[in-house]
Amino acid sequence: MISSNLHRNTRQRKLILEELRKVKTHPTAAGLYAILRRRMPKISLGTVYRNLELLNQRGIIQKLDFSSGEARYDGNVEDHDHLRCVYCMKIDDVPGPPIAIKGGGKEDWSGYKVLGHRLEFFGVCPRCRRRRAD
Amino acid sequence: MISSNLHRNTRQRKLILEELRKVKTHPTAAGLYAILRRRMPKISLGTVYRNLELLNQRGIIQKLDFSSGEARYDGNVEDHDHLRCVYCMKIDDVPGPPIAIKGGGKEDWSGYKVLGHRLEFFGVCPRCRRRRAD
DNA sequence: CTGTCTGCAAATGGTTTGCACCATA
DNA sequence: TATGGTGCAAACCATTTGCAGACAG
Repeated sequence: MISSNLHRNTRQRKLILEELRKVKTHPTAAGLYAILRRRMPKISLGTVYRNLELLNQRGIIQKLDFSSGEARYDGNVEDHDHLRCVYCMKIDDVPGPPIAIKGGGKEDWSGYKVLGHRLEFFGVCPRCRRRRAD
Repeated sequence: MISSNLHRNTRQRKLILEELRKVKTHPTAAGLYAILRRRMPKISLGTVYRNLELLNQRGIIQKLDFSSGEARYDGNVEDHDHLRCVYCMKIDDVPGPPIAIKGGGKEDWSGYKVLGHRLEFFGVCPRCRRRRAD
């Protein structure tokens, strides 16, 4: 469902949100584009980027842009942490509730007004562990 | 000091490490390049990138590549957290010891072998707070 | 000497943008 | 029917890379 504060509810925008919510793979813009073209062959990559950006700014989806390379997008906006495989770059959700970071009771932030944090775990996914027999 | 496991100790490499350790601003590659050119006008940006990558891989410096945009580099490899200003993109160190993330006693990592994590705080720096009078 | 490194410039690749047409509200 | 959105392609910009000559060990 798209909230009413979106100016227009285009076919493209609805489809982008629908497909992003359907997958659990935290796709890149290009990856989602490939999926979308199966149902709407003429959709453009520019439109995908424009809508992902807009949906992200409205808090309807989540852009995962830590670490370099391609940004990834998550249709699940609930607070949860991510695990990235350092070999295949796959991103999975950390199961269970998010790790609480309350600043550890820290008072001194050098005058910053702290708005939030980003936490990402990295490691080796099951598939890459098996393949590398480590 | 450059450790001996570096294949060659070029003037460029020594200068890059020296200047990066001198500044406390977590510069981008282009920012560091501008500083370096004051002392070595013919140094190339490609050389800066190549050396920053090499020094990072050997753990001699730290590449801060969370969040999109330009990567930033830190000559201080001690474990410490960072604070990013969402307005001016400046990065500062979080004063004091790093926030401990032990996984919160979590056992279930979906089969991942967890190697580490990255934690970044974001907020508004003193200068931007003043300028925006928030 | 010799194999690594440099400067230069061109290539790369993800993302953004200008524009004319389209379609939603 | 007014405007925001779309498709297309070109532009952008941080980073990488190929190459011929330079230089550290």
